Amino acid sequence: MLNNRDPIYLQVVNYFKQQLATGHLSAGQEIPSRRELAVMLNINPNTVQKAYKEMEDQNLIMTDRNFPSKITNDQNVLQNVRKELIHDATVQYIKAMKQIAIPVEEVIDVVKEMYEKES
Amino acid sequence: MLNNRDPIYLQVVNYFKQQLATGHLSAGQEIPSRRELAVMLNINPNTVQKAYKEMEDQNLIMTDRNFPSKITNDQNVLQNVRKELIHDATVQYIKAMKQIAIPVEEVIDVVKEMYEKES
Amino acid sequence: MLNNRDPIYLQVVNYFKQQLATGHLSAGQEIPSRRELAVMLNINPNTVQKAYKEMEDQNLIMTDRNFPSKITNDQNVLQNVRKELIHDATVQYIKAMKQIAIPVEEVIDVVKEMYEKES
Amino acid sequence: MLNNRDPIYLQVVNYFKQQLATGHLSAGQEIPSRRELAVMLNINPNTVQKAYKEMEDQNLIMTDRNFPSKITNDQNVLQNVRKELIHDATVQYIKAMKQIAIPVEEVIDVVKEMYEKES
DNA sequence: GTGGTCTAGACCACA
DNA sequence: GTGGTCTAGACCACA
Repeated sequence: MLNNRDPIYLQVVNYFKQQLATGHLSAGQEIPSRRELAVMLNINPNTVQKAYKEMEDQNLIMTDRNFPSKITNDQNVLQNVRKELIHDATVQYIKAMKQIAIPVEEVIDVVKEMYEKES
Repeated sequence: MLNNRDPIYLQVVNYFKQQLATGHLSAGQEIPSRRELAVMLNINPNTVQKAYKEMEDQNLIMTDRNFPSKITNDQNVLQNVRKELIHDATVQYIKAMKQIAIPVEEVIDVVKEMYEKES
Repeated sequence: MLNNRDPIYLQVVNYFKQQLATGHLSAGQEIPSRRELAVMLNINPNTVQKAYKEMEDQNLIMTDRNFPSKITNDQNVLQNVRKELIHDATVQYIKAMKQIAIPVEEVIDVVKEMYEKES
Repeated sequence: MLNNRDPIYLQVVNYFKQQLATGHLSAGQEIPSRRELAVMLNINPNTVQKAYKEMEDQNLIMTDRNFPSKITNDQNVLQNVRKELIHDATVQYIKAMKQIAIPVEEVIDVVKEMYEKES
């Protein structure tokens, strides 16, 4: 699951966002404890802590003292996760394509073509 | 031209790749000397050197003793720059979209829609 | 270990190639950190970094985040190091001998003779 | 004749040494003037001057005021040129081979083999 | 003027 | 602790 380029804690955050966007995680659901996840992913507990802290800052999860963290119940936040992931990736992509002056038709052709190939 | 996220030297490399992909730079053309570009971009000459070294390693430029570097004459390399920029950005984009299970139709709608908005 | 003619960072690269060619270093083995080697050789850490970057570009070493670099596991690359060192040196040598028209028999006599003398 | 790696003036010096070692130039013979050679090789006259200065320092040529430079008449020097070229190249080569522990038999096999292939 | 190397030293993210 | 980036500034060979 982890690559060697991006910071691990951000990869963890992103993984949870994907789970939310796809509905594999939903409001109020418990997520693994810091220690559990650290063991599961074979990474440093501090790194998990940093990821969870980031998610708390973004109101994606909430943590009550002595309880496992849970996915937020704020539907607004949850619905925005998917939109935001799509929006950010698309903005970045289109920016790159415009910088090299690719017309929209060619972009769409490439996307269509590669969407099937790529695993 | 420069942002604060990516390493400066990579942004410089990328800038030249864009210029090649769009045809604003072409085979055999001289590029600014290390010192000149450093002044133009207000960065350290060593950073420019690092960028140029990277481009040299990728065969994008060639350097004769005591002359400013020039764009390679290898048409093969030059034609690949555009393809590579498109390919890499698209692979990354599609990967992100698939991870959150966006069907190809929705992706294309979003791309079309945002392609006009975004500056 | 270092001479005054060739760039230091290339001498470092060459040293590691020799260690690989002789089997003193092998697949997966850790090499000293940038800082350690800099202290050992009494050179600047940036110079070591430049050498390691070069080795990374040649796929001789690989680097995981926050870990010391390791010798590549790519057996193909490793086996080529020895061959390449022999080949490059021999090509250069023979070229020099041919330029002054030394017949192969004389070359071999000289090599045999000097191979024992030279330390 | 010129490569892009070594200093041009040293390549010029080396060219004359080769001509001497092979007997294509011999004692007392006139060599081209600075200006002539600069034009012939399309290089800067200062570079030729530097090369000739180097050859004078090594007593390979002698220059009388207002006359073209000539090859030295010192037979001792002339005979040493060939020996020196062979010796220096062989020392360097053997040093490289020993550093990677190639036994003399293998070295000779490689030399024999490549002596025919290489142009 | 050109490209290239090197040091000293600061600073960064990450674990 | 790890790797990586960047600046300031000196210095080199070469043309």
